[in-house]
Amino acid sequence: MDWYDANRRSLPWRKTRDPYKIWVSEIMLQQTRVAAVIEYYERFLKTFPDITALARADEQDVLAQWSGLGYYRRARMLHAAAKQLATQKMPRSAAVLQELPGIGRYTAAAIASIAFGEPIAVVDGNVERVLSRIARSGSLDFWAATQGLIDHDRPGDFNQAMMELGATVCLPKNPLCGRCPVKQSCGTRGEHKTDRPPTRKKSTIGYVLATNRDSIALVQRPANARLMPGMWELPESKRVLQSVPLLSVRHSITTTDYTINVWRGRAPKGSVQLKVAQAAKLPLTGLTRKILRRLSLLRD
DNA sequence: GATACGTGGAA
DNA sequence: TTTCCAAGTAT
Repeated sequence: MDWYDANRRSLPWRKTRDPYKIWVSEIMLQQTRVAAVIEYYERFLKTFPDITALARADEQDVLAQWSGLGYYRRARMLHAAAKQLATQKMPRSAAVLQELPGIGRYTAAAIASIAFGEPIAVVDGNVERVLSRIARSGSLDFWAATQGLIDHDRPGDFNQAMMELGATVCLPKNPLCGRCPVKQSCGTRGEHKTDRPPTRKKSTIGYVLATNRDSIALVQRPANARLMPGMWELPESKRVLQSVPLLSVRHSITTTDYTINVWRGRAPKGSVQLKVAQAAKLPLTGLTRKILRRLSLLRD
């Protein structure tokens, strides 16, 4: 705790104890880097400052705020949970929080401890790595272990301290053991073996850029699409339209590394012609946002 | 218990 | 250029 008090990073969600804001931060931080979250966090809360504002928003507008952050199911579930809570108060215990969509064991414990002071420990990737190294054990009940260590006076800070240690010192690859406050207790001095992530498939796809003055043709992904349902993107092109693409970019989406060629062409059937300024307000996929940015059709 | 879900940036 | 992710959850 002393180490945390002296070394904690200043982060936007550490300036508040508003349960809603803590909740939003925890959802955004799931499998997502702090650096990527900060900007989205600030903008999201400006647009949806409280649960009521989020609950009455259209899903498309919620997704638009999330556009580019990834794992869009998180935004849908956050929105769904906000609607559920519109008529009741925010649950104050991890057990009840976990009943809400998008809130699992980790997030429930994080919100309950940080916002409400419940003495319940979290286990995330950081905590697992820290405990694994200290214990030099592959078979450890992380939840029981960290629950046994928790600071009952400051459970939220304790949880954040464990994660902060993993995120800034007990790094996956080159841990900074010299800076570690518990190196005397550590059984491994930072050794750690991780499973190699599965090799990703490679695929090449084409998109059509059909612009007309200040408008552009986009399509909305089907509501039942497995990947990014309801989000907007450029129309796909089934074949090569010119000898050289207007733009070629690489982009990875979960399990596939894509090479994307963008061809200038006519708006296909089923596409919608939209002013670029309007398109910018839609929930575009990250890839589409990237392409339009590269082509200077969007700012950022 | 696997697997799918997105993305941009560091190494 | 390629690898490896990052404060998990739902199915």
